[in-house]
Amino acid sequence: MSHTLGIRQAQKQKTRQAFLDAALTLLEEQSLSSLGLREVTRAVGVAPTAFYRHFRSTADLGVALVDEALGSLHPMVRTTVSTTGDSEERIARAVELIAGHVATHPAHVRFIARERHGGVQPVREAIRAQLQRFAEEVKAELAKDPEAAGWSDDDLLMLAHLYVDQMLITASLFLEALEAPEEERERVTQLATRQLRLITIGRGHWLD
Amino acid sequence: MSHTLGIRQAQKQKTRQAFLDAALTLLEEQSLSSLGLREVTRAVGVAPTAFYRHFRSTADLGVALVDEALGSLHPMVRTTVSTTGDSEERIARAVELIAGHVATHPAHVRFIARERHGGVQPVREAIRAQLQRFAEEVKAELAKDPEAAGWSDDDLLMLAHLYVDQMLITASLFLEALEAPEEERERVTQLATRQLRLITIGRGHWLD
DNA sequence: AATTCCAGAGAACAGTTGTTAACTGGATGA
DNA sequence: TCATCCAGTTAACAACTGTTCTCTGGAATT
Repeated sequence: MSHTLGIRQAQKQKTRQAFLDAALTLLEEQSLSSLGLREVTRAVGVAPTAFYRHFRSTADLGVALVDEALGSLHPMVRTTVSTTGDSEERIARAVELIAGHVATHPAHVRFIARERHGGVQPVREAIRAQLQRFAEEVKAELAKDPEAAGWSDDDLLMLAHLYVDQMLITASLFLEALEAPEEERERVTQLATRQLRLITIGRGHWLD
Repeated sequence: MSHTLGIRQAQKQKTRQAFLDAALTLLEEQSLSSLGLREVTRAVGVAPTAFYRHFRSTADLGVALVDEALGSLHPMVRTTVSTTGDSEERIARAVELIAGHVATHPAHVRFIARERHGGVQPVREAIRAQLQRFAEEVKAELAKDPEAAGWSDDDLLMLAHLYVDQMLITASLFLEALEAPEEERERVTQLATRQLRLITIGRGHWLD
C-alpha cells in the first residue's frame, strides 16, 4: 500500500529538491563554507526566509547533499567489485563504471571530492561515515572471492579502503578531464587501469 | 655575497608573513573561498587596505600559501623514497616521516588537503602543478632502484602518482587522528604500512 | 640636506549578509 | 462548512563585505 503525498507535502518536497539542485550548481565554483543562504534562495526564486522551512543552515543543506550524492551510489559499488569475470575484465568494468558515473553526475562527484576535506565539520563527518559504509560493503564483496581465503578481517578492510580511495582519486581525475579532449580521458583510463592492476597483483601475492 | 635587506623590505616581508600565518590559522575552520580580506587584516591587526600592498586577492594569498606549504616539502620527498635499507625499513621510515610532518605542520597539511579540490581555481592549479613535480621527483628516485630495471617511463610515473596520492591520504588520516588518543594514530600507522606493503608487493611482481 | 618613495592608515561607498517578527492564502482535517 | 495548519512572503535590523581615493610619516635615494 503506497501512500500518495498530499498536494502540500508534494509541493514542499519539490521546493526542497529545487534548493538541492540550485545549491549543487552554485557549488561548482565555490565551497560550501562560502555558500550563502540568500544566494541559494535567489537561485531558486523564493524569499530568503523560505530557506528555514527546509534547512537549519547551509551546513544542514550540505549534509542532505551528501545523502543525495552518495546514498544512491551503494548499488553501483557492489557491481564495481563483483566477482564476475577474470581480474582484467573486472578492472576494465570498474574504470568504465567510474567514468560513466562522473559523466552523468559531475556535480555530485565534485561536491564530494571538494567537501570531503572541506571547511564544514558536519559535512565532512557525513561523508566520512558514508565512505566507511562503502569500505565495509566492498570488504563484504571481497570476502566472497575465493582469493580472499586466508585473509584476516583487518587486511580485507585495509584493501577495501585502498579500493575506495582509489575510486575517488580516479573519479576526481575524470572530473578534471571532463571538458578536455577525449585523448585526455583515455590517459586517465590507462593510468587508473594500471594502478588497479598493480594493486590486484599485490593482492595476489599478499599471503606469500 | 649576501645582501642584507633594508629596514623597509624587512618590515614588509614580516607583515606579509603575518598575513600568511593569520590566514592559515583562520583556514583551519573554513575554506579559502569563504576567507574574507577584512577578516585576515583584522587578525593581523592592520587596516583592510594594507592587504593590497601584498596580495591582489585572497586567491593570490592562497597561491602563496601553496608555495609555503609544498615548496619546503621537496627535500623530504627525496628522503621518503630513498633507496637505503630493505623495503620494510623504507616503508616504516616513510610512514614515520609523514606522521612527523603532520605533527609539526598540521595547518599546512590541512590547507593542502582542503584546497586541492577546493573552490578556488588558481589555488587548485598551483597544488596540481606542485604535486606533478612531486610525482616526477619520486619517479626519478624510483628509477635509481635496481628493481626498476625493465620498467617503462609511463609505468614508473604511474607508480609515482600512486605513492604521492597514498602519501596525501595517509597525511590526511594522521591529521584527523591528531587530537585523538595515541591508539588511534597507531591504527593509522598500521593501515598505511600495510597499504604501502601491498603496493610494494605489486611492484615486485609487476613484470611477471 | 632635500627629494622621492611607498607601506600602512583613515574615511567613505554601495551591496551584501543572516535572522527576527508578523503576515497571507490555500491545503487539510473535523 | 469552518477552524487549523503551515509553506512561503514582506519588511526591517544591525553587521559585515571588497574597493576607491586621499593622506601620512619614516625609509631610501640623490
